[in-house]
Amino acid sequence: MPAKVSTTATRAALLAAAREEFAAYGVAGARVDRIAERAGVNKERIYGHFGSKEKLFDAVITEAIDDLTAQIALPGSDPVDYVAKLSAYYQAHPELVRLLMWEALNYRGQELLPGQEARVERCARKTASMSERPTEATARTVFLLTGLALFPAMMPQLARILLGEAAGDQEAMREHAAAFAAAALRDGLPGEGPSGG
Amino acid sequence: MPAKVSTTATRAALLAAAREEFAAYGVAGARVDRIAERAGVNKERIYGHFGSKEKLFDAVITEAIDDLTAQIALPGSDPVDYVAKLSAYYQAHPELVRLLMWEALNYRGQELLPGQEARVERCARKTASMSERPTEATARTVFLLTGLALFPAMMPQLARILLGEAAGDQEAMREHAAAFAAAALRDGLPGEGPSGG
DNA sequence: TTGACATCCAACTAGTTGGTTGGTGTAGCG
DNA sequence: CGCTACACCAACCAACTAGTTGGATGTCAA
Repeated sequence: MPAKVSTTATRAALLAAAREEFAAYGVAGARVDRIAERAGVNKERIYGHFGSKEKLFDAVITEAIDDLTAQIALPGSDPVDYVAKLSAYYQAHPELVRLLMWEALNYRGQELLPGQEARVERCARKTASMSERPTEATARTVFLLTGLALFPAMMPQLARILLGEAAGDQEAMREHAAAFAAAALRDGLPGEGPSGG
Repeated sequence: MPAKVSTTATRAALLAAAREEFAAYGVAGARVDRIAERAGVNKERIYGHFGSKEKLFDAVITEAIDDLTAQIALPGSDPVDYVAKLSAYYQAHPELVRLLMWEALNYRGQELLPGQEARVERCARKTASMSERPTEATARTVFLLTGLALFPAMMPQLARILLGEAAGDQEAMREHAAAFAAAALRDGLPGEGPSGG
């Protein structure tokens, strides 16, 4: 240990607390005091480690997305499995869904966060593996498949309206999403096969 | 007209300004001063008319959703057309998408807004018209179709990552979503036909 | 015109918020 | 052992926020 008590532990505690707080309240709604308290750390440490509330948010979402991409690969040869796995991941990590939404709401039209460019390349490579000739249509399909997995987790209140009590059965929703994807891809990717539009 | 200068006009201006403000910054990020200024009205009027910032938000989103449901019916006999029309509507009204997202983020697990129950009934009726025997599976399909239309508008930054420059072509995305829906429903609704899951 | 009433607003306030600062305690090092 | 460097924190602050108030203004009824 150098001349510090527990730098990395403090940082990690801050990140974990911030993830909860940001997921719950968003950037504007999050309170730095609350984050510090939850982490059992002084507020000033946030600024020492991250600089500002918004930079802390960037760190949080970057970490969360990295956690996801480390565990879920983009659709390779089995797009339906991709939808199923991704749905399950989002169901298991609702905070990530909320973080993604808040990020989408915040960075409108602006550039991506640094480090997302690396993700872009990884995506491109993976999308390529799904089809021999990776077309724009293939990428769009991947995008929609992701939506199939994400959407139920994003809009629970709409699910409630449309499904009523059945909205609670998230596993059924996941299976339905996978079945929907399977049906759509039955005769090949839209835009590629003879059925394409 | 009673002894008022322009009650309805003030109220409408407030609602319009609030819609922009809330769409842009969310409930926590929105500033009541900014709303009042944008409406060309005094801040106090917000409290006179609506009571609080959050109630104003409720009024805004209720109005926005009513605008939508007045123009777009749930899928009747033509689900693909539903996806196409809904996609177009969201593209034309990006503020509504953002409002829906912020609402989803705010009311987590809580009850729906008053007035949404009426919408529930309307939904149930419409869903029924899509299938002779409205099942839970049908409702889930309607939900996913809505997601197909909404998702591209919700996650432009993800589209950017997956599609690159092509993300800008929203009309192509809409067509692709409709084609995807058509492919999925080609042999009947998932959960109903022989292909069901 | 006058009274009654509702709309409207400038100025104010009480409470929070993100961010800072001055100082303490500990670990390495000569 | 004293010195330096860094992690750490209680207390603080300037700026800003949602919400309020007291009075000016305009409209209707008589």
